[in-house]
Amino acid sequence: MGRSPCCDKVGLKKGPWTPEEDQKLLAYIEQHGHGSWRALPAKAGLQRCGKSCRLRWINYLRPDIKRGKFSLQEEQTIIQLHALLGNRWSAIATHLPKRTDNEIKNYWNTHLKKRLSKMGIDPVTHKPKTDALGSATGNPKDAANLSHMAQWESARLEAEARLVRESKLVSNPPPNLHIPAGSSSSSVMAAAATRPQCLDVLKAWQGVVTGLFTFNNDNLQSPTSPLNFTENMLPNGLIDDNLVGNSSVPCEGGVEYCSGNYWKNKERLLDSSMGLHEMSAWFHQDSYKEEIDMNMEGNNYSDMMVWDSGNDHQQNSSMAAPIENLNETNSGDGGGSGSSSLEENKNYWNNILNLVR
DNA sequence: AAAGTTCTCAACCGCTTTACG
DNA sequence: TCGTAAAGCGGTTGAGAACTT
Repeated sequence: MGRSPCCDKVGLKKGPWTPEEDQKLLAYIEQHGHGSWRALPAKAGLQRCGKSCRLRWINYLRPDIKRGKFSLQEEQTIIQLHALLGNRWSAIATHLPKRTDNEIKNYWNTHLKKRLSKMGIDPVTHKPKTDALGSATGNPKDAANLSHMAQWESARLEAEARLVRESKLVSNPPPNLHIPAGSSSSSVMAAAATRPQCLDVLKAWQGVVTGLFTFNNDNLQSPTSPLNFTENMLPNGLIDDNLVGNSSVPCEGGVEYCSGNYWKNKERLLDSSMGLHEMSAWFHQDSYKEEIDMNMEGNNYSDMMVWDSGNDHQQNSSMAAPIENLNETNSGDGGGSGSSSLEENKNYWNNILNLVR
C-alpha cells in the first residue's frame, strides 16, 4: 500500500517511557480520552508515535490493569485456554480480567511454557512430547489419531470464529437474560452476546477433548459423527472421574455440566449437521441458566471455565488428584505401552491442571 | 566483590484486520 | 468495490534485574 510506518518520522522518541511522559499521556487521556491515537502525541505534547502511546496506555497506564504475580487460578486458566486457543493472546486475555495480552504472552513464554516442557508436555500441542510424533506406542494409529485431532481442532476453531462473528451481529440484549428451552434462535443469540462467547466453546471443547482422549485406538471415530459417539465412550476424565463418578462431593453449581446430561448433550454438539444457531441454543437452554447468571453477576469467568460454575468442592476434588500420577505419566521415556498411552490421554487434562500446583 | 550468565518484561516491528470515504 | 488510514495482534528484541560462579 505504500503507507509509511507511523514511527518512521525523525525525531520521535523510542524506548522506555519516562515518568514525565507517562504523566502527560495519562493526563491527556483522562481529560480528553484517547481519540485518534495517531493525533494524540501532538495534542498531548509527546515526542512519540501514536502506536507507542496506545501500547503504553493499554499495557501499562490503564487504570484497570492488575499487575504482579499471577494467581494459581490465572495460571490454570491460561494453560487451559492456550490448549484451546493457541497463541491467541488477546482472546485469552478477555478471560483474565485486568490482565493484558502482552502480560499473558510474556508470562506464558517465560514461565508456563518452560514448566510444561519440564514436565515432558509439548507446550504447543499440550500432549506428552513423545506422543507428538506418534511414536509413543509405535502404533501408526497414534499418528492417525493425532492427524484426526488436528483436523477436528481446525474445524473447531473455525466454528468458534463463526459463532463469535454471528454473535457480534446481535444488538445488546438486557443482562441476565433468561433463555427458556426451545426459544427462538435470535433470542438465544442475544443471550450469547451478553457474555464472552468463548466460554461456550471452551465448555464444549473441554467435554470434547476429554472425550477424544478416552477413545481407544480401535474405536476411534470421527468426532463429527454422532452415530459413533456412543455411551460407552463417554469421557471419564476431568469431570467424570474426579467430580462425579469417584467423588462424593455433590455438583452444586453446574448441575447439568456435572451430570450425564452434559455428556449426552455433547453428542449433539458433535453432530456436524447441528447448525451454529442450534448449537448456541443448546448451550443456552435452561440447564445452563444458573451458571450463566451466577457468573455474569460475579464476573468470574475464569473460575467458571476452569472449574465449572466456581464450585469449590469441584476444584478441591480435582486438585486432589495425585501428583504422582502426573509424574508417572510424563516422566522419562514419556510413553511405552499402548495401554499406558491411553491412560496418559485419559488423564491429560487432569494432569495439566495439576502442573502448576 | 566482580564478572559472566540467565531471566524478565516493556516496547518495538511488521503484518493483518477493520473502518470509512 | 476499492484504496487508505487506523487499530489490533502476535512475534521478537534488548535493557536492566537477578542469579550464579
